Amino acid sequence: MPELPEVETVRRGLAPVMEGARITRLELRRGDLRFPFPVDFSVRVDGQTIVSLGRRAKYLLIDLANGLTIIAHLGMSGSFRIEEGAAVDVPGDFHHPRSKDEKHDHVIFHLAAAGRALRVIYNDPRRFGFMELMARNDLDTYAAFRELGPEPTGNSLDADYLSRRFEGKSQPLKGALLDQKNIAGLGNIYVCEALWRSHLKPQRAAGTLVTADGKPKPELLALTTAIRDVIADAIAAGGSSLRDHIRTDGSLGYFQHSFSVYDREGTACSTPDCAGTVARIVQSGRSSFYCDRCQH
DNA sequence: CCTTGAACCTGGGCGC
DNA sequence: TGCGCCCAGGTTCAAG
Repeated sequence: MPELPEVETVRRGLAPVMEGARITRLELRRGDLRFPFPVDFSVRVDGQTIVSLGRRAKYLLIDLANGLTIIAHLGMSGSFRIEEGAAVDVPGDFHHPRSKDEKHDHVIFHLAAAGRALRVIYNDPRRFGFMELMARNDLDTYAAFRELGPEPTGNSLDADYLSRRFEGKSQPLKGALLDQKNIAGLGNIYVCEALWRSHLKPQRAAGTLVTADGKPKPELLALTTAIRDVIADAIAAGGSSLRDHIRTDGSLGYFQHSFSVYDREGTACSTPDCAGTVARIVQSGRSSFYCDRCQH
C-alpha cells in the first residue's frame, strides 16, 4: 500500500496509543519478513517504553527509551491494526488461524498503556516489508537513509534542487520521480497524480525541464508545486485505501476518491475543457496513467 | 554512469 | 468449481 501519505497516516493512527506505552512483549510469529528480524530483536525491545513515533520517507520510526529505534517499512501490503485487551486464547496456533487474514499477522507488540493492555499488530501478506533496529544516534548511517532525497512535505523540496538532479538526464520523469534518491516518499500513485496536475507526461525526459544554463523551466516549478500539493492533500485525506489497505483503526483513507488518473484507464480526463481519455502504459514494468491530450 | 527487467511473495479478479 | 494468467501501493540487484 504505502507511499509517504499512507505511512504518515499510520504514524498518526498509532502515536496516541503507542507513545508512552510500554512493550510488555514483542511477539514474532515467524523468523523473517523480507529480511530476517534483527538479532535478539525481542530481547532488546521487551520492557522498553516507546518515547515517540516518527517517519522518514516511507519508513516508520519507533523510538525507545533505551536509545534504540525500530525502523519499519511496510513494503507493498503491510498494515498495522490496534486491538484492545491482552492476547485472546490459542496463542501460537499459527496453523489454525481464526481467520484467513490472521495467518499474515507476523509481529505483535503487546503493550501496557495507562494500566490497559492492548496489542498493535503488523500484518503483511506479501512480506515485502521489514523491520530493523539500530541506535537512534546512528540512524543517519542506515544504508537506505544515506542517499535519500528531501521530503516532499513543507518547503524542503524546491525546483532549484530538482533542476540539479534532472539536468542532462534522459530518464523519463516517471522513473526519476520514483527514485528515492531524488525525492523521498513518492510511489506509483502520487507520481502519476503529480504529473497529471502539472500537465507533464510520464515519458517526458527529466532533463528537458531544465534550461541550457541549468535553471528550472516553468514546467519544473509547476511539477514541484504539484508534488508538494498532492502529498499534502493526500495526508489531509488520511491517505489512499486500495484493496486490502486500511487505517490502524480499521477505517478507510479517502484520497482514492480524489484520483484523477491513477487506476482510471479509459475514463474521461478531468482537466477543465480537456476532451482526453486516461491511458495506461507500462514503464519499467510499472503502470503509468496519464492523459495524452493535456500532458506533454 | 544510465536504464531496464527480473526477483522477492501472496491474493484477487477475470476469462475459459 | 477450477485453472491459468495478469495485476498490485516497493526495493534491490544483475545485466545490457
